[in-house]
Amino acid sequence: MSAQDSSASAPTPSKTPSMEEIVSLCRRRGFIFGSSEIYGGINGFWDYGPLGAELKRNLKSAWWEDMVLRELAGPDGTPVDIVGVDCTIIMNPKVWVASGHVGGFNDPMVDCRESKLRYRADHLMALGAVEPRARIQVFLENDADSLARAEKALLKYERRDSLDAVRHLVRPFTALSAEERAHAVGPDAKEPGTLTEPRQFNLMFETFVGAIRDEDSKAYLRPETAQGIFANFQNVLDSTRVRVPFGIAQIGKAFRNEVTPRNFTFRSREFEQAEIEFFIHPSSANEWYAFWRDQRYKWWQSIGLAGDNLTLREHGRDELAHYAKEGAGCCDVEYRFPFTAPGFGELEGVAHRSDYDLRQHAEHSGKRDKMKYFDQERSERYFPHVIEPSGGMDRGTLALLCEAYTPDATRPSGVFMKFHPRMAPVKAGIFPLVNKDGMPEMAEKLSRQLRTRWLVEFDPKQSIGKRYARMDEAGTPYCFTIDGESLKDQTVTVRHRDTQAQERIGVDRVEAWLAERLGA
RNA sequence: GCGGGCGUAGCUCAGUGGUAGAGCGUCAGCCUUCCAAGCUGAAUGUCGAGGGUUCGAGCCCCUUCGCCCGCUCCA
Repeated sequence: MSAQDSSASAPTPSKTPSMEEIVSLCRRRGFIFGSSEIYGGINGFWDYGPLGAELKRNLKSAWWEDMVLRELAGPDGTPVDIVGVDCTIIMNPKVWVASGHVGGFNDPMVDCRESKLRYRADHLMALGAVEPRARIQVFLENDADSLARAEKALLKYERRDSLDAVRHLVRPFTALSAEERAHAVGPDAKEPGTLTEPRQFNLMFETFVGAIRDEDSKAYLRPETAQGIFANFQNVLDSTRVRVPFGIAQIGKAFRNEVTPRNFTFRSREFEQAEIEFFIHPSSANEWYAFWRDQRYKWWQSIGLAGDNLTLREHGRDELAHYAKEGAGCCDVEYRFPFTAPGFGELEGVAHRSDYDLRQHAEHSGKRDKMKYFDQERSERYFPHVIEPSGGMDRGTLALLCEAYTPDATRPSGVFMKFHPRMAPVKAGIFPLVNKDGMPEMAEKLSRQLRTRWLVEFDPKQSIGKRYARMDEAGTPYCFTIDGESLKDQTVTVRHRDTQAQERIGVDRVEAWLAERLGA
């Protein structure tokens, strides 16, 4: 790449962009619209416009190319084997029983009428005697302060010497009867009986398969793409020549009936995941976990999230999912969005899922040990463990938009979108400097040539400055302009988005010049 | 669900009871041999919806819908 492409030479942003400005540009330029807007919209659903659709497509294509198609060197240098699948959104509902989503992917919530706070019912513990009308203090699990407050409060209602006896009378809040709840005092309340009964918030969307709408026909929209991969584990083994260690990749929509969608497309109810389930021998979990953690972090950097706004965070033991408690670990690749700053929001999780899912499906499907993998080299039959890098493509797209948004008071548009060239929706603008004297004809010819490979924009109208400004807001990295000289010597000027600098190259070199910079 | 905020042009917003506006964008024409996003002109609104008060409502009242923020959840 030439010096003009270097981000180091770009002007310093004049201020920190707000999310409102980014949302506004997304709408104005056609990156992202609210879904069903003409009917007032629908909370938690978003549409991609012409530029947004290209941006997201570039992100997904890059992922598929880099993970599935291109050679990737594993921890020991040998190529990593990954194949793709594309599974349905609606599956046999038993899948979600096996995965634990029907039983566990819903969180009963408890509201406190006094403190106005909301708690997850399964995070609340009750302290107090199992006696009718006994005072019960509710506290937060694994929270020493909350427990201490509960004990102190309970002392006022119990004889001092009985606290020791009461102390181990700790029960989950969900075990309390309605009558007991009436005597329970919330973690941040003073009056008893202000906690509501636990209410279910099932995060899975339900639907009905077939014309009859009854319990037997109930099905779910998948809350994660992973289960389609696990359910096809044997099919892939039987129909391809992959052997452990190998991965199965999938990009697809997933649905979660979030309690509160928030922050633009960050928490949407319908979203797209790019997941790899990478199957390994249990003894190599640490090595592969570290490999994928580092690999995925580097990948996000490679598509333009290279600065301080990207970080890698290892999870603490206490925040691990049920299936990952005993594993090699779990971490998130996180991005500092304007709405999370100075904190970060998750783009991708890399988790050691152990053999949890395969075991669950072996059990629930009745396939049992037949689902085990036979390892020729080891002469061993086992359930492979899984390392799962699972990224959000909508979140990734949003991160690309936030990272690209660069205010620049010195240029007419006032802002430009500094996308990595590989991600940029429009790769090049092709302009006749003036819309006459043979220039439009030459520009159009060049445009036709480039269009066979990339999305480029031919624009002969209005002043050249206006056209550059428009391309700045679309994030188009290069503009080729045909001027009077072009007709004489067959050269064109290249205008670089990030620096506004220009250089001159032969028109016959443009395609190769672009290919080199777009990595394609 | 609870609490708070907000709904006026594609975007950002002004308009506190008396004929719906501005800037930007979009489009057309002009100009233009590299930042001219300059010049001229044009299109664009059931003022979220319904009801009420009033001679008169974008503005006041009620209802409703939607969006945003917080609690909770999460790729």
